[in-house]
Amino acid sequence: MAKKPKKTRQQLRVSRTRQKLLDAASSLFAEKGLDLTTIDDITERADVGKGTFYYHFKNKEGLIKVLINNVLGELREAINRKAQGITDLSELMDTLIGVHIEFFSTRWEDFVLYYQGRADLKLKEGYAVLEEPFLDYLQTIETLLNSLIKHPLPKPVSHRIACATAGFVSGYYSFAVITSEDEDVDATFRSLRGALVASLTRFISEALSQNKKR
Amino acid sequence: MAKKPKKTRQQLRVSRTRQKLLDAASSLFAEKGLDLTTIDDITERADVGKGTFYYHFKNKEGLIKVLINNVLGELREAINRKAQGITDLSELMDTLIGVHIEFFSTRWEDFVLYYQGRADLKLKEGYAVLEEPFLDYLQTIETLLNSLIKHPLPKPVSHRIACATAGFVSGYYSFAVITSEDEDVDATFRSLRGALVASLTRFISEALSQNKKR
DNA sequence: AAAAAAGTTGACTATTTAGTCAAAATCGAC
DNA sequence: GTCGATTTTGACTAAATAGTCAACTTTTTT
Repeated sequence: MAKKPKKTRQQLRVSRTRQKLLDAASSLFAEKGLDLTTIDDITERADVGKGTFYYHFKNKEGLIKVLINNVLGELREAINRKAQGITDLSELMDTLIGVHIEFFSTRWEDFVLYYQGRADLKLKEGYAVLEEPFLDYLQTIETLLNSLIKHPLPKPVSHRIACATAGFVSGYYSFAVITSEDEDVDATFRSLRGALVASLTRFISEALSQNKKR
Repeated sequence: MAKKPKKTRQQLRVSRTRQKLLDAASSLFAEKGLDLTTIDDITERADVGKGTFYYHFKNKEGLIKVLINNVLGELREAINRKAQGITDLSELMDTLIGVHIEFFSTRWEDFVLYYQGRADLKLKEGYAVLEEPFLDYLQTIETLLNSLIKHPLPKPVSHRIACATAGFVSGYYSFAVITSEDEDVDATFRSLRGALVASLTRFISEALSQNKKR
């Protein structure tokens, strides 16, 4: 399952260079945002020549695609791993929220990407490349949800619940982060978490009963 | 209370030009984001000469400051107006959420500004000009909250509740918008609203009882 | 160890952009 | 109408940026 380590010395050098570029870009995005970060910024911080960037990526959007796929891929993996075997709706909601918090709590740069990606998604002229991985990510949540429900929810409903879950988490988390200097954001969130789970569960139950009636 | 209408023809022309610039910028921001919108874009859409922009505003950040102050000023006003005379905590929460939804439901461009502003706020090199109005806006919510509580909440707690309220709304709203083409976003939100209000109220009650114990 | 292949470099070009400014247009006062 | 003040204009400059490419370095192959 794990990736094979690169064999030759050259392949090792290549992946090191590539990773330097990805890391540099990631930290710059967290500082200046996706749009204001230039290729020169990235190559300078990565300490490589400018041409090297274009050897590894087609352009900035190409690099962003790799980053966002990495982040959301790992997030989906974490979600699926932690949610395995869960049969209770409340428990699933709690797990989903927990995974998000846990995942992003040690990965500030990735959260910026996640958040900014979502912001860009709503623009007419955004990075087209961001849309697909985000929809896949939402689909992961929807699939989990439907897996433990007898009468499957109509697509729009499960979609909305996935949105609400993700929006919930990122909305609060982003706001909490900017407004509190001290480190007890997680502690605060924990006490809100129970309430969140109850809300989402109730929302789904309502959707379910409405679904049965029809 | 309302602004006096401009008297002379010249003053009228000036404010018309200024408004054309603000409108053009606002619509462009909603399409391309704050960063990727150029001064040339703005003056072209506003159909004025480039120099005119610099006659009215110091630079792009100056214009953004005006826009964000207008939006958040109106939002604060709406919040204060609708929340006047409310004495019940649940009712206040419901009203707060309602005001946000109502306010942004007809003002997509303003929501983009609100959302993107928040995104920018988290960057090291963001628009400094956005921070103050956002903190004022949060303060409005905090003040309302404290006004109907006997033992005032500790500042960090009320701050967090304000964050949770705003984050809640904008997080879900933004996600809902990008993922549902049909127009029943509001309808969906209405059914979630009761659950949200209950969560927030419960969260505050818990904070209150913990506050009393100390 | 020589040749070929893969990877790296930074100077260079072509575009784009922010901001300036002298001239032109509009306006109010008389 | 005319004069002075205010507002508007768009060509212009200086700086920044994306993307290219021929030369160079490192690695692999023979």
